[in-house]
Amino acid sequence: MKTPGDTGFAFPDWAYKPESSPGSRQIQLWHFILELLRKEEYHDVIAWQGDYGEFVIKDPDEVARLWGARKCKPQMNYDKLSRALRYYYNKRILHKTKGKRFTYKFNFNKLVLVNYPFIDMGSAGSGVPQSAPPVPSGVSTHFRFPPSTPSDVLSPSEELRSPGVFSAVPRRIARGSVSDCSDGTSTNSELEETGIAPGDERPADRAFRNLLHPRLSHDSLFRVYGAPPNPAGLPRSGPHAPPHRVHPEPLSPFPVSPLPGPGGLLAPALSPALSMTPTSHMPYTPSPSLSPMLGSHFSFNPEDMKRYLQAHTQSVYNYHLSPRAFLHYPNIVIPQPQRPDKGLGGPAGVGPHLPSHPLHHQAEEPHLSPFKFKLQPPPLGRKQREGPNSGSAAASFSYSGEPGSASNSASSGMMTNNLTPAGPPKIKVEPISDMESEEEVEVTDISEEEHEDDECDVFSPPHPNGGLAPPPNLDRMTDDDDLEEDVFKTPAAPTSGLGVNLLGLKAEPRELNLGQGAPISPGGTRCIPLKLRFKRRWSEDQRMEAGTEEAEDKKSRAEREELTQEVEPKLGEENGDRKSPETLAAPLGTGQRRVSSELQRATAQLSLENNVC
DNA sequence: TCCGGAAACC
DNA sequence: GGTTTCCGGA
Repeated sequence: MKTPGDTGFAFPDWAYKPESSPGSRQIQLWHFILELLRKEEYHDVIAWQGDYGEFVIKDPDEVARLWGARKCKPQMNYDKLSRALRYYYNKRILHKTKGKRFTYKFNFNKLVLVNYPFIDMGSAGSGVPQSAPPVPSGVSTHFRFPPSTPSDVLSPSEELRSPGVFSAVPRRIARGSVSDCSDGTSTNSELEETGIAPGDERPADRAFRNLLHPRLSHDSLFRVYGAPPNPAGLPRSGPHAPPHRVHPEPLSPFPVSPLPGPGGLLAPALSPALSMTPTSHMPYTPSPSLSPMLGSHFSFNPEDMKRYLQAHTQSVYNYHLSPRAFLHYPNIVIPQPQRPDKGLGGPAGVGPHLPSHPLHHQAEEPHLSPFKFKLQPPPLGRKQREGPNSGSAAASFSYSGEPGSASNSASSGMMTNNLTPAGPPKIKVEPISDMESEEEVEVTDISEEEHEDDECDVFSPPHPNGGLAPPPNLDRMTDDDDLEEDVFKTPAAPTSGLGVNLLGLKAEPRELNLGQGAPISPGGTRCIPLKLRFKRRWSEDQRMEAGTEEAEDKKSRAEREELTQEVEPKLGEENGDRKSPETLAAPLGTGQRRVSSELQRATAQLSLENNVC
């Protein structure tokens, strides 16, 4: 049986603490599960298994009994417990591993995000994620939290708003998870477990240590957090700590990448949850100007943060993370485009494309990076989802084969993305005027909304050719296939085409059937004229501002059609015969020719500049 | 075995 | 809000 370490999977200590349960003073089931999982004595009852974050309940009755004991619910049984677990489905904390009995899988990212303090922009007093999850080792290389003082460490995040969380208050936990209900809690603390008396540590050290998973090797820890702040306080690398699968990819949020690098293929057996390729560097970066947290609280290197965010964003996709995963980066903005000749990253869709400029540059040139993530709303409950295509909507978290599910297996999508001719769904990032609440963050699968632009490249999986993925069939999935399934089955990491994206130029193969008339990049990807893109951008903005997200979701298709109708004719006008670039300006009037000329020029320029699309 | 609605409970 | 309990359905 694998341990988290076996699978390269590890939750930080905080994840095991009932106190870290956001918004709840009582231990939550998933915490309890984690507790059991981390305790070797329960490995014959419940244990990590195979996939990243996946665990199997070997003895359902016993687990239920333990849970019942913990909650003083003698009548607890697996049926009830499993019901509770099922509630996590919608919360994206957990999902069922299809086909495997008693096997579930944690949504690592969800947990991570839930416990990320610095996402709480509104009240963030500190960006230091004392309760931060184990930042995937990949990120580690660049990203580290700078906890140095209690104030740095302590965060007003939701989880910290919970009493006792990571405070100097001794924590109750551990064995208490199976307490006899005498007091409903346990007196054993993690500190005690590790031989550290509660209160012995400086809060900062303790908090920092809490970030670390006990099974993380020092190496991993260093990679993740830079350097051991308190070696003495480092979690043990127990005898059961198997070698970590550490992804070599510096920016990968996960230790292992199931995805092929620019040239390799990975065994499908690898967890889809595991990270990304070096090619996928999210060109996102927090905007200091927009992020109170970053601007006033976050003190660490913005570059690191940016990388971290990139990696994390990738993880969101690669780990099928809930769209809400982005919620914690409400003000993320796409970094302004970089000159292709900056030497960072290879051709579009291939090499890493790390921003080479400091974060503040964006503040200086806000006009270039006004885009924010806009995540799609979380999937509706089954009830709401149920519709003509409900069948395919059920696969949200299914990594394993989900027969008949059009949107099935995000994982397989991810893993086979580079292998399959079918273009993976793209995820669009919509610019929104204001991000006040996480609910406003939305990532929409482009497969549903073909009209979007700016962001496409960001999420567009690299095409094997080095370009963007080929245009998927327009007869793509229906709206009912929406939500995270679509969104997160986008396997591939975002390409390095950020610069292009930011310029508003990107491959939008499916859009308007533009492909045939649009310039074709060396990679074979067609581009949409900048002007057109702007127009569509504008149209989209207008549309977005008009109604609520929900309303939009419902009307998305109709609107798309509408939008298409609106734009397409213009395309016809501007581009003339869209089927042939050569004929772009031919039959047009003066003004139209000018437009076409501009479009061509812009396209050509962009094509040359970015050599992407 | 799993799912998710519904209602109740704390 | 997070279960707990019950239950019908797949």
